[in-house]
Order: sequence, then structure tokens, then C-alpha cells
Amino acid sequence: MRNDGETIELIERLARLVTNEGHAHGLKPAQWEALRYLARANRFSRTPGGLTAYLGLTKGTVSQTLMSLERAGLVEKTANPGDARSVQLGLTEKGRALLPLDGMATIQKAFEALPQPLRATLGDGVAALVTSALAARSGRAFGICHDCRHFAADARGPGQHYCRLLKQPLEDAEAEQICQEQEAA
Amino acid sequence: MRNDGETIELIERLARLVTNEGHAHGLKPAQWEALRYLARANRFSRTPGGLTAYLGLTKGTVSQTLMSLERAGLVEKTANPGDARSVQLGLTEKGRALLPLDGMATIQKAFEALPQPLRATLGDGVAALVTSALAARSGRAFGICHDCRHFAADARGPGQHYCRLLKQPLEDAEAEQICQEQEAA
DNA sequence: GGATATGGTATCGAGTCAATACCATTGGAG
DNA sequence: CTCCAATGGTATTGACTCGATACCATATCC
Repeated sequence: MRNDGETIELIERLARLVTNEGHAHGLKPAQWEALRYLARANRFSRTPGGLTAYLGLTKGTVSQTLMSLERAGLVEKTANPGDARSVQLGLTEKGRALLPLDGMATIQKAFEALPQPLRATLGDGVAALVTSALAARSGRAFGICHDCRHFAADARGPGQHYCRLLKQPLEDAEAEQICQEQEAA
Repeated sequence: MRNDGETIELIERLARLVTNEGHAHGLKPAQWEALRYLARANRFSRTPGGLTAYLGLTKGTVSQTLMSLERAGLVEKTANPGDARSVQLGLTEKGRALLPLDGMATIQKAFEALPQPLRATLGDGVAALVTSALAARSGRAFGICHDCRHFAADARGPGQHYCRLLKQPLEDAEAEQICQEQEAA
């Protein structure tokens, strides 16, 4: 029988495996994490500050990583209309093309090789553990927009949603992205 | 409902949380992983080569990390009787004293806060995923000695076990440690 | 309109990591 | 028994990560 200590060791091992996969195609783990985040985050969250909160690092570190990605032509910065201090981040064509080559695909394949009841079960367990660990460090959830308590579906007509917190309209596609401000409904 | 893609995102997030916890007490994540490995590995596996295989890194990298730990007085090297090329690693008193301050304790607490059926379930899922991911990269399991097909229980009397592969006697305590050579029974 | 908060960047030092080169010892094969 | 390839480690280099600290511009609040 497996005891709790062994499970912790396995979680540690899994974390190492994920990190190791992050060296695909000459990029570094932190760079891949930034790329994946930018591919999934909505326009309110695609900023250096958003990425900093997501990764749980300091802003100086994240600024460095973003500069290296910008130098490599994978990420571009544009001015944020409405706040001249802030910066909007986005993937370039080249950056987007790199996404399918992500080393996480290896983990994903291993995951998909598991029988179905186990997959669902693992999802539940990991979700609960992440929630619990995030709560312990008072970190944000970065959940999906449409699962948020500030989300108003079809508030402006079919497919025209609305964020009550940021007072902004939302397209269908955006409702599927992750958001800095998301709070469970 | 959660789909498979979301589970992968959560696994990625969990890996980042584990890595972030690795900065406790001025050490780095890789240094903590080395310390934990040395605390759990048996005498056949407590070598730079064993740690290299466990972490899935190159030997040069691991050599660097071990040197920094030796400079800090947390790890000590002794000659390996029987092979003058090899080195035996061990934790110093100071290194052993540091173990309970491990940042993984935070993750462990979050894990223990989960209700029981979920804990067991998560353990099963993570075990299966790690096994599957390791197989994909043909990595070793580093399982517990007494679960190995080379393990002969009480072969030399009660509590006097034996490794058929390395042809070495094993004490009770060693049978509970992880081993480089372990293969599921 | 000035204090303070916020979003980012610049710089430094220690560490990580792969790659390459290198050095001993070991263990075969002739 | 002597080469010689394989094995276990270390040394060095260069790009990147990361926290800490300092700093700058724009926003916001009184």
C-alpha cells in the first residue's frame, strides 16, 4: 500500500519531470511557461504583472524572461491604451508556431495513455491540491473567465458577455481564457 | 466539467508551485532535491551518478550542485571502497538538520488537508502518470528496495535480507530506502 | 498639487543547466 | 599482461533563472 509520504515523493518527481521537459527546442522551462500563459490568458491578464502573479516570481525575474523572449522574436509588447505604465504582451506568429512543439506534450501523452476513470480521478486530485496549495500562499486561481462570479453571460445579446468587475464586454473566445481576476462563482 | 487540457494545465501549475517552494532557507530547488534524495537513497545509490539519473540531468550539472552543497557543509563525500573512481555521498549533521525545514512541507500540508478518498485517488493517479512518463523517456523507477524483484526477504535470518542483483546483504532500514537499480517485482 | 501606490526596467550575485573537454580507474579482448 | 574502450567524475564556458535592491514613469488619492 502507498502511504502519504510516498505520494509526496511522487509529486516531487512529477514536478521534476515537467521541468525537465521544459528544455525542448532550445527554450528554458520558464520561457515555455510564459509562452503557454500568453497563449491562454485574456487581454486583461496578458501583462508582465499578470505573468508575475501566475508564476509566483518577482517582477524583475519575469521582466528578464520576457526580454529574452522578445529578443528571440517570440513575444511582442504593445502600449496599453488607458494606462501608459502598463504593457500588453502578445505572441508573435513565430511564438504561436512554437506552441505545438511544447515539451508538455510528452506529459500530456503519458496522461492520455491512462485509463479513463484514473484520468478523471487524477484531475480531481490535482485540482484540489492546487487549490489547497494556492490558498496556503494566498495566490490567485487564474481560472477560466466564464467560471467567474463577475461573468455575465449574454448580457449584451447572444455571445456578447460582460465582466461586472472590469466593466468590459467579452467575446465568446475570451470567455474561455484564463483571467488574473477570476474568482470562483 | 473539467476536460483533459485543464488537467494538464493544473499539473503544470502544480509543478511550478513545487518549484517555488524550493527556495526555502537560502537553498535552491535543485539543492533541496539533492538533499531529499540523499536522505532517502540506499548506499548503492548515494553517488553523483545515482543523483544524475534520478534528476534526469547531465553529470556536469549535478557535480556543480553537489560542490555547492559540500561548500555549504551540508553534504560530504567519502571514498568508495571497491571502486576508486566512484564517490559515496552522505548528509552531514547540518544537512540532516535542514531536512525538516523543507519547503515541500507546505505542499505536504496542503495534501494532508484533502479528504481521505481524494488523497488515495490522487496517489494512484500521480503514480500512474509518473510511471507512464518515465517509461516514455526510459527512465528508472527509483522505487523502494523491498518492492524489487531482486529483493530476497530474510534470506540470512530474520531482518537479514539480500539483494540478488548486487549480491549484498541488506539491513531492515535499507530495505525501506529507494534504489537506483530497483525494478518492480 | 504633492505624497503615495503601481507597473516596469536595470543591475548584481549566486545558482542552474547543457555542452564540451578532460582525467582517473576499471574491465575486457587479444 | 597490455592495450583500449567504457565508466564515474570534475573543469570550464555561456546563456538563462531568480531574488534583492534600486530606480523611473504614470496613476491615484487626499
